[in-house]
Amino acid sequence: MNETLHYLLMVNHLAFQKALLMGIRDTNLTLGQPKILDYLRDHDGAVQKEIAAACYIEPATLTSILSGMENKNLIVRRMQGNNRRSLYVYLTKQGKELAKQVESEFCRIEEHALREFSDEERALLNDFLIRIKDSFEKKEDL
Amino acid sequence: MNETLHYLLMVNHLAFQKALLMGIRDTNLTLGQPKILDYLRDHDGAVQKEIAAACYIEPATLTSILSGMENKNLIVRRMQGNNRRSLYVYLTKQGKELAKQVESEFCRIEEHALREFSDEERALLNDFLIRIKDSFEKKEDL
DNA sequence: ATATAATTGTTTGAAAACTAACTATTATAA
DNA sequence: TTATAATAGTTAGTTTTCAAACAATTATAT
Repeated sequence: MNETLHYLLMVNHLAFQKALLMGIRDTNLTLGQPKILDYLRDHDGAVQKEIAAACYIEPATLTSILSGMENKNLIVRRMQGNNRRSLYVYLTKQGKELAKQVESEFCRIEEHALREFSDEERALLNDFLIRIKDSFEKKEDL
Repeated sequence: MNETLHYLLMVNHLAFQKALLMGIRDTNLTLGQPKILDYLRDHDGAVQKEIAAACYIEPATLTSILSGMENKNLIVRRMQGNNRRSLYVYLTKQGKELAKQVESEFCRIEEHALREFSDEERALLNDFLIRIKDSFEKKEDL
């Protein structure tokens, strides 16, 4: 059981997340916020539905995380164009600064985790993880 | 960002977990319970501290999950021997049945996720993930 | 032997996560 | 055109999660 795929994925994901939260404790970001910042850094102006899907959380969960972030002035939600159903989410100046800090911490931890991997091994690992991800996405028989 | 290690670990972990919950919906198990059952299946009689560490959750979190499981008669907590500080956790008969069901669902999903991996690739993937896990555990510089 | 430390689990209060039910908007079909 | 579907986000209620503070027990040190 300590060597099953699901266990190793869980352990590594949670260890990664824990390390991140340690590394950005000074920012006062709460549990759910860093991943949103990280996503918005590359997708500023995304719609909530898209953010929720990319971060693998439910829209209802995102609603509450974004409310917290809006109160801290990290993001703004705007209606836009003739679409009065979707809300477009933008980083504020403060949000962008924190997003940068989060990213650099993500990089630092990632480098630490992979420091003994060769370039070839890194590429292979990446390929493996993407193949697993793909297998979950086409879920005919799942 | 869609190909960083942390993102791929997160995505795969959450996709795995989501697939599991789909597969065992009929059991009425809540979010936090399957992993505890899965652990106890191999470690019946474990102490709470040990369970929390293995499942990568805080003792306080475990307290609340176990209370729910105790109410459903899936586990019992017992003091034992001359140690009046620790609580030993045992699966009930019902708990054991559900644990079995959870395990077989875990296996099914795992096989699905890895169905296009050769034996050699599986071994390599396992090795990679264990090395990453180890790198988090020795956190001199982290 | 007594005081101090460390260990184990719980409580409290907050954020995050889910599902199900809801409102409002937009698209499709009859 | 009007009725029905689907879409986007929110609310309500429960569980999960964490951190910090707590009680009880056990170990260590003086």
